[in-house]
Amino acid sequence: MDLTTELSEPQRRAALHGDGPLLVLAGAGSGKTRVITYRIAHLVAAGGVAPWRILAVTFTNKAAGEMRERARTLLGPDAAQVWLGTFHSTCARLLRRHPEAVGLGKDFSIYDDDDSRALVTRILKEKNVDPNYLAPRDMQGIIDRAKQDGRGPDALPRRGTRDETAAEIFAEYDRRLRTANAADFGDLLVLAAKLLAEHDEVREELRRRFLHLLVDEFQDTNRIQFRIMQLLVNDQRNICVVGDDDQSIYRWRGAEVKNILEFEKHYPGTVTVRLEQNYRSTAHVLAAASAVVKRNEARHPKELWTANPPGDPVRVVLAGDEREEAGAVVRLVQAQRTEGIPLARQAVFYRVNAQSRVLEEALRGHGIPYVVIGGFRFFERAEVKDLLAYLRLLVNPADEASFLRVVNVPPRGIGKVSVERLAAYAREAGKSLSVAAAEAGNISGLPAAGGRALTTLAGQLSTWRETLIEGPLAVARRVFEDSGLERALRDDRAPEAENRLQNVRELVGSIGDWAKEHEAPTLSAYLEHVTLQTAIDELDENAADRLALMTVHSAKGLEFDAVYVVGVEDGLFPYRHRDTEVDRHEERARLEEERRLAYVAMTRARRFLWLFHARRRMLFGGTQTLPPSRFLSDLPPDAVEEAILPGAREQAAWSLPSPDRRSAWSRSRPPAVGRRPPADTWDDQLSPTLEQEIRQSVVEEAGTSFRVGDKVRHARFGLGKVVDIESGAEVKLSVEFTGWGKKKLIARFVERA
DNA sequence: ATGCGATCAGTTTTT
DNA sequence: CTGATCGCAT
Repeated sequence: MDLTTELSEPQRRAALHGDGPLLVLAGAGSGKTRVITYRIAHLVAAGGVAPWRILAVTFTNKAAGEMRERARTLLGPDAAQVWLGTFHSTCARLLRRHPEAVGLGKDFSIYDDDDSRALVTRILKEKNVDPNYLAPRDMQGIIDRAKQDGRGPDALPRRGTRDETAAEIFAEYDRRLRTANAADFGDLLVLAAKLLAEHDEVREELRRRFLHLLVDEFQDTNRIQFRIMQLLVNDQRNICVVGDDDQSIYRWRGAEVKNILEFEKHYPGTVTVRLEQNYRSTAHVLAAASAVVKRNEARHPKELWTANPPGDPVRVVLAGDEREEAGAVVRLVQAQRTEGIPLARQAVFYRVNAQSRVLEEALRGHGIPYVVIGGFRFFERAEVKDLLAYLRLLVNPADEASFLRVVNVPPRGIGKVSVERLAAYAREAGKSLSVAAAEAGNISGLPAAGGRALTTLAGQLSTWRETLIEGPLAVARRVFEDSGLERALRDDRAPEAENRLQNVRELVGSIGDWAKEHEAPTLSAYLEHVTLQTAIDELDENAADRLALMTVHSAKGLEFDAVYVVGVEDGLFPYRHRDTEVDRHEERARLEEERRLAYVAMTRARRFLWLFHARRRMLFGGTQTLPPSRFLSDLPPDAVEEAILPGAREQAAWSLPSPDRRSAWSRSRPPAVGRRPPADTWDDQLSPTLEQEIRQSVVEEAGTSFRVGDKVRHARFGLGKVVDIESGAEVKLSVEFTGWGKKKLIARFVERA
C-alpha cells in the first residue's frame, strides 16, 4: 500500500488524517470508497489501531462486503475483524448483545415492512378504526416517520382526534411488538439509541472499544442515526463521515441533509476535505449531470471536474411508447455487448418499480439474461416467507406475526373463528399464541376441529424446536417436509405452483450455502441476515453475466460503463405525486430531491449514458402522455445528442405537448437542449455498429431538402419556421418556434409540418 | 372451513 | 392493469 502514489492529494489528506473529526465531501465518482478503505488500512497498518476497534457504517451490506474485501487485500485476514455493516445490521448486532436492557428477549424477531403493516392492520381492525379515517398504510407511515426522528407515541403531534387515535394505535403497536419479542426496522435504531443513552456501562464499553468511527453516505442518515453515532463517538472524537449533499435521495424516509451540512457545528474543529475530481465518467456525462443538479438552491455550491476525455455525447432518445423504448434499450444493450461491454457492466434505471415489467418482457423476448434488483424480492415472495415464518416461530415462539402467517398454511382446518378464539384466550391469559395453541384443549368456544389441529401444530412446533441444534439447513428441510408445505405445493395444479416450489427449494439451498460460509451458523443469525438484506445485496458481480434493472434509488453507489435511464418524463421523473395538497415549500423540496435523484442516475455512467422518454406510456393501468422531463432541458447542448424513434414520429401530429401544459410544476423553463456533432476523441467513441444501430432507429429525413421558410415540426418545440440552413457533416436548421424562440437543430431530427 | 368469483381500491423511492 | 379484499356458495 503506497498512499503517496495511489491516491490524489485530497484523497491522501482524508486517508492520512489522524485524530479528530473529519468530514469528507465526496462528489460522485471521486473515489470515496477507495479513501475509506485506505483510511481503514492506514489506521491499522500505520496507526497501530486494532481492526476490531474500528466501526464503519455503510449504506448496504454489499458496500460493507466490498469494503471488507478491499481492506483484506490491503491488510490481510485481520481485516475481517473490522466492524462493518449498515446502520440497521450494526444496531441489530448491538441489540443482540443486550436485548433485555431494552425490553427484548434473546432471539427477538425482526419485523419487515410486511409484518409490521400486518400488525398495524390487525390493531386497527381490533379497535374498529375505519380505514377511510385512518388507513393502515398511513398509520404505518406515521409510526415509521416518528421512529426515524426518535420519537415515541407520546411525542406525536396532537392536533385533532385523528392524531389521538394514531398515538393510541402507535402505543399499542409497540406494546404488541414487545409481547411478540419483536422489533421493526425503526426499532432497531430507536432501541439501539435507547440502549446507548440509558445504559452507561454499555455505552462506555463501546466508546472505549471503538477508537474510530466511519460513516459512509452520510447525507442520507436520519436523526436517530445521527444520535446513535453521537452516542458512540468518544472523547477522542475520531469520527469520519463521508458523503455528498447532491446525492441525498432519502429525505422522504427521514434523511436529514442537515446532518452533513451542519456537521461542523456539532463537531467544532472538524477538518474538511473535498474530493472534487471525478474519475468515473466522461466529461460529457459529468457535464450533463452537473447541469441538472446545479439548478437546486438548497445545496453547497461546488463544481466537480474531470480529467477524462469528453467521450460520446449523452443521448436523449424519444420513443413512441414504453414498448418502443424497451425495444430500443434492448437493441442498444445488445449492440454494446457485441462491442465488448458485458451485460454486467451495463444497467437500466427507472424511477418506479412498475416500469421494470416492459423491460423484462423485451429482454426475455430477446433472450438477454437480466436481474431485477428490488421490486418483488425473493425473500418477500409468499411461499418463501411462509417457510421463513415457520423458522422464525421456532426461534422465537412469541412471534405473533409468524404464528398468524403459518397457522393455517398449508390449510389444516384452522379458520378465522378458531384463530380469533385463540387470540382472545392468549390475550386474556397473557400468553403467546404458540403457548395458547398448546393449551387449545382448555379453550372454551373453540371449534373442535380447529382445536385438534392447533394441538397438533403446537406439538409439531415443539418437536421441531428440539432439533434446532442440528443446524439451520436440517431444520429448514424438516419443516418444509413435515409441515406439509412441500406436499401442498407439489399437489397444487396451478401453473405457477411449480415455480413456487422451486423458490422454496432455492430458499432451502440458500440456507445451506449461507451455513457453509459461517462459522457457527444459527438459524437466528440467518433470519436476521435475510430480513436485513438490502435490495442491492442481490447484485452479485461474480454471478453469470446479466443486465441489471433497478430503480434509481437502488443504483446509488454503483457504477456502470453504460447506463440507460427510461421514463425521463415530467411527472414520472421528476415524479409528481397525484395525491393531496402539499405546500409550496414541500413541493420545491421534493422537486429538488428528484433533481438529485437524476444526478445520481446520470453519474452512475462511466462512458455511455442514454436518457429515454416516451410520448405515451402505459403505467398504473392507464395511458398517459407526459411531456419530456424538465431535466432534459437543463442539459448542456454541447454534451447531448437527440434521436427520435419511428413510433414517436408517427404520433407527432396528435400528441405534441403544448408549452403551457408541460409546466405542471412551474412555469419557467430554460431553453432546451441544443446539439452538436458527435464527439470525436478517445477510444470510447461510439463504434460504427452502434452508430448504425441508432441510425437505424432514427427516422431518416431528407434534411437537405429543407428551404428557408418551410414549416417544420419538432418533437419538443412543436411548430416552427426555418429561418436559416447550414450545411456540413450534418445539415443544421435554424428554426423559429412560437413560444421558444430560435433554435438550431440537426435537420434529420426535424420533420416537415 | 375453504375456495372461488366479483368488486374494490390504489398505485414512489427502502432499511 | 394489477393486487388485495370481500362475500357468497360449496
